[in-house]
Amino acid sequence: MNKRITIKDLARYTGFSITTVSLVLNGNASSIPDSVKEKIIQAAKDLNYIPNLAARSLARGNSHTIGVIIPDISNSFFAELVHDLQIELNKYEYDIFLCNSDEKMENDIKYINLLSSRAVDGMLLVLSAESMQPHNRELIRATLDNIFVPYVFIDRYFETDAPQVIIDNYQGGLDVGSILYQNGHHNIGLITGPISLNSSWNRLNGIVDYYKEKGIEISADHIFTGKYDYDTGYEGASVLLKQNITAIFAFNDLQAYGVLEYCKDHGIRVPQELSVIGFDNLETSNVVSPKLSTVQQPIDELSLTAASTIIGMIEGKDVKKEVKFRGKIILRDSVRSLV
Amino acid sequence: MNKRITIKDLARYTGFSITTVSLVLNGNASSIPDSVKEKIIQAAKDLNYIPNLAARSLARGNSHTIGVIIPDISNSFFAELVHDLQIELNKYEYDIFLCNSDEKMENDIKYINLLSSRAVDGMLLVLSAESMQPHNRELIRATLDNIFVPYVFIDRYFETDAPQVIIDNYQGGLDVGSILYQNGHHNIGLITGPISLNSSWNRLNGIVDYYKEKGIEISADHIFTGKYDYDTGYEGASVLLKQNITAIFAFNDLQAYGVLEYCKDHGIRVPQELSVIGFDNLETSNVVSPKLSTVQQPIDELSLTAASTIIGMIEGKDVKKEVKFRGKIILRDSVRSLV
DNA sequence: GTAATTAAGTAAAACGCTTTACTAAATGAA
DNA sequence: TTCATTTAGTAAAGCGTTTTACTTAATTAC
Repeated sequence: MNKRITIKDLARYTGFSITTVSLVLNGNASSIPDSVKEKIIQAAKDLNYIPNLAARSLARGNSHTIGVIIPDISNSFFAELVHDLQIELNKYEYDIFLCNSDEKMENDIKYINLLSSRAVDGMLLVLSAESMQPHNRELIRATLDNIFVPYVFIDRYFETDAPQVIIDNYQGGLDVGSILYQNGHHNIGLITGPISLNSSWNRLNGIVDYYKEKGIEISADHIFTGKYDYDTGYEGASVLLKQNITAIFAFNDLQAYGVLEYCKDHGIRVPQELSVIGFDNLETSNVVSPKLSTVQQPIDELSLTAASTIIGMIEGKDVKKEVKFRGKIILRDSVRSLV
Repeated sequence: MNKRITIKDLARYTGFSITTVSLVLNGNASSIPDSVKEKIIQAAKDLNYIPNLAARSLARGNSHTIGVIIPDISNSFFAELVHDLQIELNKYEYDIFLCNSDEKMENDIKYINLLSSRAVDGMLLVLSAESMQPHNRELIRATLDNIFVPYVFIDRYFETDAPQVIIDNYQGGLDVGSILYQNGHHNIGLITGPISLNSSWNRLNGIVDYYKEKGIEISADHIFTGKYDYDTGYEGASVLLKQNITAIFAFNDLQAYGVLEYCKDHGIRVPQELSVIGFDNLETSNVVSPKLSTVQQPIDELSLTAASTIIGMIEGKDVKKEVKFRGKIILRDSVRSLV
């Protein structure tokens, strides 16, 4: 079986030194005549030379790789995010090393260290809900303090000195409030995500504040704390529908699907008897029945900004400490007007 | 700013040699007394030592990393697959380097080389439809011939000497045929995926053969060639519904969603006027309306087998050249019986 | 008491690449 | 002709780790 071709083989084959070969292949060969360059480049092609990136990384002290930690790749919001991030980072000639924490703090820590071990040049972080709980934050911060690599938080806010590229969730809460209120829904139920997540907390405050300003207090028994997944959506519906409400705001689409399902199972017609609005605008939200009204997160803008921010940091530029995007309300069929 | 701690720092700090430190940290320190071991391990903790994996990879000639190439991470089938693969490979202490080809052959080639460059210990491949087209196969094979790393194909068959871990798509076609036929659907339409994909080709042959055996020829104008995406599902429905059919078999769920959408837009009731069956059993197929009947691919078994196969190859064991799994028919509400 | 064995630890090469500082020859300037 | 400059290239150190072969000191065997 053949072995892999190294720069040494190329040197031997062409008769030039290792230095010359390296210089030519990296394009820094100002003092090497074209005839030599051509020979070396041709040889590299002929022998199918593929550089060893570990060696390069060791020699150069960088890896042209960005580590990305997300909570759950099977959640299509994150899948989409990763997809877009890859496209953006590729433009800067960076690759992604992807890690999936499965919403476990233990994995967040493991992967932060792993990425550091792999000498990634930067990290993009969407930490697990667990990691964001007040009593865990210090541990995460300590872990981060030990890695000498720049990082940026995306989508989920985590208080540190590092930059944050996020959605303005408070505004999102206000916006949903405005839609629901103006359609005459004065008694509403909320299915939040984990309250340790800034996104959840801010959406909650947004909508509560909106109603408060209209003179309506949303009481605690109209609020169900979910986990941003299908099952807690279903469960939330079962709990909230014991109250006298005309609409449910699920803090993400997955939970909204759970609500729709509960309604189907119990003969409650949406939107005739209950209006439902979600958050995220997953691709399939256009296909569920009824089509789900929701808030679209500008994943493309998030990705674009996150990519340019981390690259900026790597290149030693000054970057914005916080960039917020406003979600866009998408009205479909799951909310009806009572007025 | 602090620099990263290396094994050298640890040696200086503890007063032992680099060799000793390395030996202790790797657990091969048979001749080192426990007192020394403890000191070194404590020092590593105190100084927060994180090994440089590029250096290790260079020295050891491996990376404990498996490269995974998939066509589209935003397709939830692949997202799920990646998720499960990660869990399985972690059990063997391997990490994943994930690449997303976006269904482009150009990217398949680029990433195969990139992964080789990164000295992954093995690759798991789901190549793009483009790469599988007859006139492109040689190019892919040539690329693969140049990397000295074992690889395994998952989910999409590609003819080489390498092992394949796939779904028995022919059987899947037969199974769907049997369901549809036995429910009295004698005039059916098919929305396939790209015919260059073995999955598509075999599902097609399976169902065609089933009907043929029952004495029914599925004619060409009852077959629409899609691209395994939502849009071609929608388009396929618009074309096929000009024929006199009572059921559509969409070769994946995404396309089935497109069909459902078309029906909604045109007032065609499913399943009363048209039965629809998909393939994949995406998580959301339980939420669309009506709930979609489909064929579940055993992603967990695929992942398990793919992981053990590639690890087996890395360890120099003999592995099975082909493992096929049978999909499981999931009957929900989108198919009705005419008998 | 001496040779053989074991314990405790280390020096140094190697992995493949980059990069700095250098040399030697050729060319140009005066 | 002589010195300065440019051209064409190379030697060698270094990146952080692993690992083999080795040394020295302590212990055991007889």
